Amino acid sequence: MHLVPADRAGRRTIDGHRVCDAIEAIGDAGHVRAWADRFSLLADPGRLALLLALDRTGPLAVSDLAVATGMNDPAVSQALRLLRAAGVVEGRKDGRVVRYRIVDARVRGLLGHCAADAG
Amino acid sequence: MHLVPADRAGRRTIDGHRVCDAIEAIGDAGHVRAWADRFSLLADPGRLALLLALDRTGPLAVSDLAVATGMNDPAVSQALRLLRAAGVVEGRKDGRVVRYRIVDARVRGLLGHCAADAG
DNA sequence: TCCATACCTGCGCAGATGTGCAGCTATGCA
DNA sequence: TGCATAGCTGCACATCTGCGCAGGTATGGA
Repeated sequence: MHLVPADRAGRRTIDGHRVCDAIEAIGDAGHVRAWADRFSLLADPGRLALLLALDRTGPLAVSDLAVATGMNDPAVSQALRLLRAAGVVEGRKDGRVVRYRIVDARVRGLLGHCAADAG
Repeated sequence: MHLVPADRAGRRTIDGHRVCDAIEAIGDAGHVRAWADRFSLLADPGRLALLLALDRTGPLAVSDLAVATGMNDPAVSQALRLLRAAGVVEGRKDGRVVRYRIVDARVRGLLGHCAADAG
């Protein structure tokens, strides 16, 4: 298997066959970047707190999220905008209240790891 | 249950009872921060590629990781230093070669989500 | 009509972070 | 002893990102 791209084929390797295994394990670069972006969304304590609250409590209004997390309204709004743009959460308008919920199954799976570790 | 801290108790809420549920779901602030830091380590495409390679291929030398990921040696070394400081990977010296492997079970669990999604 | 509330946006700043380059140390082999 | 290789480190740079403040829009009630 010649999995090593041409631009790196000339380099020395220690365990040549393992390099091919590693390249196969890494997979498509776009796939890696997509997951890195996903992790990046969870890498902020504020956003992570918001998502943990939404994951276990269900649809929540922006003001309530602000009180629950101790953040101020603009910070929550900003965080939710990012998450909404990434397709992680979705907001439903009900009068002048907007309630958010998580719509991304993969993110929900990751949040499960945190919650399970809480004990 | 009066789970709302005193400094936020005066704020208006939309669904008061849900705020308490949310606070309970979020849990300890240190716990949230710890997980955010963990996610932060996986939020870089370079580090994520390294970890995916190590997770499925086993102990790998720095040079081989550099070839497999397309990064240059200092970048790989820097990334591994971060991961080692966080207790995620561990390096074993064998002659002048250092082979790294993953030693953090929680990170390994998260990597499983990426790998499972690869198909 | 007027006002309070719920949410959103833009701007500016401080802090953190990834990157490339040059150079250093240590190991193994001839 | 001399040299090439494996790996590590320090510095300087550009970039990004979260945060707070001020202000804007829209909904609902008096």
